[in-house]
Amino acid sequence: MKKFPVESFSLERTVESGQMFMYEKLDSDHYRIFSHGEYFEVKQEENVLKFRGESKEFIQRYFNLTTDYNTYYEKALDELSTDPLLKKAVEEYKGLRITRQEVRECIIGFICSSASNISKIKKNLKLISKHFGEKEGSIYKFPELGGIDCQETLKKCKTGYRAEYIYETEKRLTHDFLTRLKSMSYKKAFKELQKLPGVGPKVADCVCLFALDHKKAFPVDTWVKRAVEKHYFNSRTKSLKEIKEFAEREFGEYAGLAQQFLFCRERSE
DNA sequence: GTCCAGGGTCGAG
DNA sequence: CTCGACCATGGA
Repeated sequence: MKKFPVESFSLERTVESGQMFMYEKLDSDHYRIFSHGEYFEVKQEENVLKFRGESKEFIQRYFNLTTDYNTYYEKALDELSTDPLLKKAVEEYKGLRITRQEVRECIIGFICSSASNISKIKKNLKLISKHFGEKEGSIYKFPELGGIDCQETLKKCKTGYRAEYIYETEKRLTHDFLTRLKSMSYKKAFKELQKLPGVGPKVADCVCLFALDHKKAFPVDTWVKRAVEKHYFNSRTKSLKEIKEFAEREFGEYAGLAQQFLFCRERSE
């Protein structure tokens, strides 16, 4: 395996943080990750990341390990640590990064995520790859654009009521639409994504954060909602709008990262 | 059996 | 705009 040095990065914390679903654990700190219809292997040994199957540049981009992002990350952790709760979360999950996933795969993954759980989402995506994807040895790759073309087969992937959403969304995901999406501002992309069936504010924010590099995106799921209400609003119920406004105020351009730390911490309680 | 999980849609008020 | 019923599935 080839290798390169990494700083302030934990492969395990990042992969298993609930932001990505297409991976297999091969060993401790050793994963096979599916992205862009392909797959690669990564293994962390302290401050060294070993890899094979994709280029160093690809992997640095996927895990946001570029020098520019390293600077942003260190600064973000400093800033966020002025908040007592985030300070604890950062200490507990240091090295947790925001990934940069392929847009379509991210959309479909998070459509599967509605009212589900991580192990089931992983299972859904694995089944989708098995039924629609290309086989390479014993490994099934994620289907290419337009490849998910049968609603009945989607139900065999245990996606339930989400089968129709995935099927209809896939039809609208053209190469042109995906390209335009990448050039939009956060607000525009957030709105545009919600026109897709099965995509509401939470899924749209996940795609903005985990695929489109919009650092201000603040996905609010049951865990994050619970965490924010408990720690910042004395356990009083708040609307989605109020929670997002709070995040913008409190965390600003680091909101996305803050959200991921909050999510992981709350879920481990 | 009941409740909940990285929610969204639809209709009613 | 906010609220609740409903959606399919699996694990606790």
